[in-house]
Amino acid sequence: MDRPDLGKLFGDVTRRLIEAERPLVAAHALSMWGYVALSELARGSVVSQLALADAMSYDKNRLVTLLDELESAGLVVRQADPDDRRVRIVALTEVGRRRHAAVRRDIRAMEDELLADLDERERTVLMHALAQLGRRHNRRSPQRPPRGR
Amino acid sequence: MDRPDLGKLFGDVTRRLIEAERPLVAAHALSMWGYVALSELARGSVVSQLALADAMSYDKNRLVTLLDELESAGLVVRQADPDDRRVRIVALTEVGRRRHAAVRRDIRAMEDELLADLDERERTVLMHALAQLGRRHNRRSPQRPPRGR
DNA sequence: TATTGTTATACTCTATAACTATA
DNA sequence: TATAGTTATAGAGTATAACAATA
Repeated sequence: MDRPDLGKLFGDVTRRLIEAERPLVAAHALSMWGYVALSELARGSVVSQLALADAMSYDKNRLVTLLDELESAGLVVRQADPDDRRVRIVALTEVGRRRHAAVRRDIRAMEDELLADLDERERTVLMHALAQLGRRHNRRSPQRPPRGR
Repeated sequence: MDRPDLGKLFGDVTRRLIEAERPLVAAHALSMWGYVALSELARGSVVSQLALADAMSYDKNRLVTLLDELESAGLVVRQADPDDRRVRIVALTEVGRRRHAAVRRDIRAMEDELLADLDERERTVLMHALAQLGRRHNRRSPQRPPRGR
């Protein structure tokens, strides 16, 4: 049979999500990438800038400017790692944490509206499938450096 | 509960698909957008350049250059529409049709490997959900011009 | 007056290389 | 010699405006 390319199917949904998120993120004075950075930091596992760049699939060079902006906006702080003074540990400020939570709340509301088109079972399966397909080190796709490095 | 943003979930999968497609498309001497254009044309519903740009969510100005390349590569042809001579009807050549089919075959193989991580039921639900969420004129998202116009 | 396709231009985003300071 | 972070530069990608031909 003749299904459309997965790339098109996923691309269409992703594009739609991004367009829906853009005004919400902007309303909180954040760029898209700024929100992505705050999200990664909010989940807590990230420490150094390099690890953050990797987690975001973002270029480490560009991350410098992005963090400059977030820092001067008082949303994150960079502190030297005492164990290795080359490393800069990035952390959310309290303001940053609240800002992220506020944006996320708005985004979640938008997503819930979108997902209302699916029934409960579909939502569950979708979430599982997404997590599965997005996994990096799948047995079928040997370590490939995520673009933007 | 605390699921990651849909934007991240979908974005991760989409990015992964694109990176997997890139070398396949390049192996057939096509750009990503070139393949997208051929795909839309292959599905047959598109006629004018403007309709093609819309179907691809691509800028009509940039489409000119893209079609120039595809045309000089002998993959598409532009003919004036006799009913409205402002309109240029875009069509695949036989070479273009075969080129698209060849690339699509490779992409399909890659996708099948990827989807092997899911069971049959999950695949079915996923496809349905993707089609549903990607639909443009959902009752909840009033006509918004897709970016790139 | 509006629309299709085109061209020209400015701008933003991204990739590459090279530098510094530490290790 | 290698790595984390930084800076500088060049290139690709994208958006905007304006134009000619046709309606």
